[in-house]
Amino acid sequence: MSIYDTLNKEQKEAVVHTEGPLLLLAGAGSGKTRVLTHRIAYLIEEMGVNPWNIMAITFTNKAAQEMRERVDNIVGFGADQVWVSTFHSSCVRILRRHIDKLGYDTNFTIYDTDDQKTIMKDICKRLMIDTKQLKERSILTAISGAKNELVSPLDYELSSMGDFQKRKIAGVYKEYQATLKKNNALDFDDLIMLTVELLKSNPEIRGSYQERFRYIMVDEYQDTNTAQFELIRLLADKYRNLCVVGDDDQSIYKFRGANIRNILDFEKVYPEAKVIKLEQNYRSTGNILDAANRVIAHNVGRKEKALWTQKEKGSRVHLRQFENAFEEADYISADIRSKVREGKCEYGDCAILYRTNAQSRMLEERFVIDGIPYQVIGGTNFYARQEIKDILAYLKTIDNGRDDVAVKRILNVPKRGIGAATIDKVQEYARERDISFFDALKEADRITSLGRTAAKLEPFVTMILAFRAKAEFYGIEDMIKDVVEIIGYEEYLKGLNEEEDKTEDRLANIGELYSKASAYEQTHDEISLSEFLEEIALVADVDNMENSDNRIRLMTFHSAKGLEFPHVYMSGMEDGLFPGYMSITCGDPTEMEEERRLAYVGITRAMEDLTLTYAKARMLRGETQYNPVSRFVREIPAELMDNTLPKSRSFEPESMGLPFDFRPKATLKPKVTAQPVKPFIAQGISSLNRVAGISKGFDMESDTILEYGEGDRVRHIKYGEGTVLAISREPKDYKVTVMFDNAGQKIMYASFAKLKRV
DNA sequence: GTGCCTGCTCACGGG
DNA sequence: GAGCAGGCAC
Repeated sequence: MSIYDTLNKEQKEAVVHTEGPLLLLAGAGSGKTRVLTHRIAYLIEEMGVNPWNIMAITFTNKAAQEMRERVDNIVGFGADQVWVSTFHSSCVRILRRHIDKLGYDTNFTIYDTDDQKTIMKDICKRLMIDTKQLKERSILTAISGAKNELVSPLDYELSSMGDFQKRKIAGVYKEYQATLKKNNALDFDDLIMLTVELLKSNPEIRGSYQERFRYIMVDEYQDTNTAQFELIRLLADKYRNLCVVGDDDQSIYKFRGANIRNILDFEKVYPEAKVIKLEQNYRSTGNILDAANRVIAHNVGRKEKALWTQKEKGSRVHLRQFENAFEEADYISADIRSKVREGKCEYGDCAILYRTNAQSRMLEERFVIDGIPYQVIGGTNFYARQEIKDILAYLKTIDNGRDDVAVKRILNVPKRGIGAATIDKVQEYARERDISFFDALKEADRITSLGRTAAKLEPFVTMILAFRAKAEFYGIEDMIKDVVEIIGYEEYLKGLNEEEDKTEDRLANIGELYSKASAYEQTHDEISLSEFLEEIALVADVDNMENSDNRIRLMTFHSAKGLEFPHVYMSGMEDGLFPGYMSITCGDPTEMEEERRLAYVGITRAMEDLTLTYAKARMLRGETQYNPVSRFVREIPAELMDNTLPKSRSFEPESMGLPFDFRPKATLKPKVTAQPVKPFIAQGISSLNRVAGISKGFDMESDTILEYGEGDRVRHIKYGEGTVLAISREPKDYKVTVMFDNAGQKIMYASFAKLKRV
């Protein structure tokens, strides 16, 4: 029996249809990843295709990793030669080799949303744009939109004739792009757009990649934007062996440029395309699948399909109403606990989904109090945290002095008495001479306007140059530790006078960064600072989700796409929250359809058990709102649910006489505030519980044993010798108080203080 | 140049 | 409710 015998008829058909374009419409849970991996195996083993000639593109690193593993498992020899990668990292790989053709340096840096905003502020100031009228954010959205549609600054300008607002944006776009280039930096959208530009303008390079990628597969095709589509089209143009897999019903990324037409019109672009539908769902029980089908049926303009399952009906969809979000969280926590107690499931089998990241907080607080292990996916990306960005800015400066944003970020962090005025003067000098900000700093003594302040800049420059010299022979983890040590970053953080919890969090994050660096070093044969920084820039939140540990997952509906869980809770099912207020009021029916697809994604994550919860009253942006139950809940037929909806629209705002509960806020949340939750919250909501902070080699589970005790003499790399006064066990680390002979008393964390007993 | 206070705006999703 | 720009005192 071959591995292909486990596939159903349609799956098999898709696997063996290797030549020419193929559109695989794969409904939720229909085994598309299996088809893709088996197809790769088939190409290599049955068709004799060189693995080198196969490319598989996904959206997240996690998906790429999973695909890689599964291919490795079923393909014997050569699987590692298959190019399995995300859109963004594929482009980075191509650009690192050829971007010099476009006038950039091959060691370019990648700007995240924060960096973009910094640059944009600067440009608006320079171009005297009134940001009250035209917000930075909306300019960036416009630029991103243009790039996703492959519209260059020049094209944008040409199309803006007669539109005052648009012309303004065109000017900013031009300047923005020039600034990025000057800084040798690319934003996320550039990665795709510039790769397309490169392939279009260089027939030779295009030809070589076309020749290499003879078989191309694209996952989550419904989420591609115009630029990504064009990229794929260019690469596949010669052999046209392009297999795209997607589900138009799961297209939920319009806001970042996804063009649903890419999948709906695939057959127009490739008239010879074969279309195969995968409609058998292997994931969910009957009632859940029915509910999903009934909800999505309210959308028009979709490719008709009907998911079916051989599984039994299973339990009905649970529907629960609550007075407010506290009770909602209460219930979810209690429900999961009782299921676990009864042996129906484990924590790791449960996921709680919500529309907005802010909703996680109440759930987190509940879990902390109840002592339940959980993990939040998403929210603020680990690498976007202030302390991490500070340290990374040092690394970027060491690696690529042309990144002005990074240099300016750290010039006065920790405080060196260098302020905005100085930065402006140096910037002006740099602009006059068309040199980088860092190069201008090097010549600080020649910037006459600076006067005495020039002397403050010199030690900074010297320090960076010294780091650069060390970078030659330092590992990455060592480099980071050295930077943190030399700039006195821990002391700086502690001196910020933030809440203690926050400081601890930040310190723990720094520790986590050490672990990430160390992990990078262990998984790569050749280590380079540039590559480390690049990998970091492309990390998404879901990438860090570990499947193995037994914790409840909390995430947005968006993050949940592609995942599955035996027990799923969809919380906050209220009109105004989900579907969001914007999609209800804006009057664009396609917005509502996108929300509905999101609901469909949510429902189809559930394997055996789905619970929908909603609250009559909910605090939103500091204001209590009374929203009706979500229309998506109403779209599920009553017989599929275990509870009936309220018949009247009794708690919709307009029909409400006196709201049922006008107790003051404080009494609305007695359970949480009345308990001594502080110490729990301190550790529970710390970033260590968030996905980015999954600690490896930095947690107490491994039970580090300190080589010193109270009263012992120890040595610290910077403070010299001292006596240990006290050691206290913290959730994440030991806190050690030491009286140093020369430096006085210090409180430090054992894992980074690296004290040695003497 | 720094730190603190205030008042304002912005509130969806993410590589 | 939170984060940030701007104003003010030191």
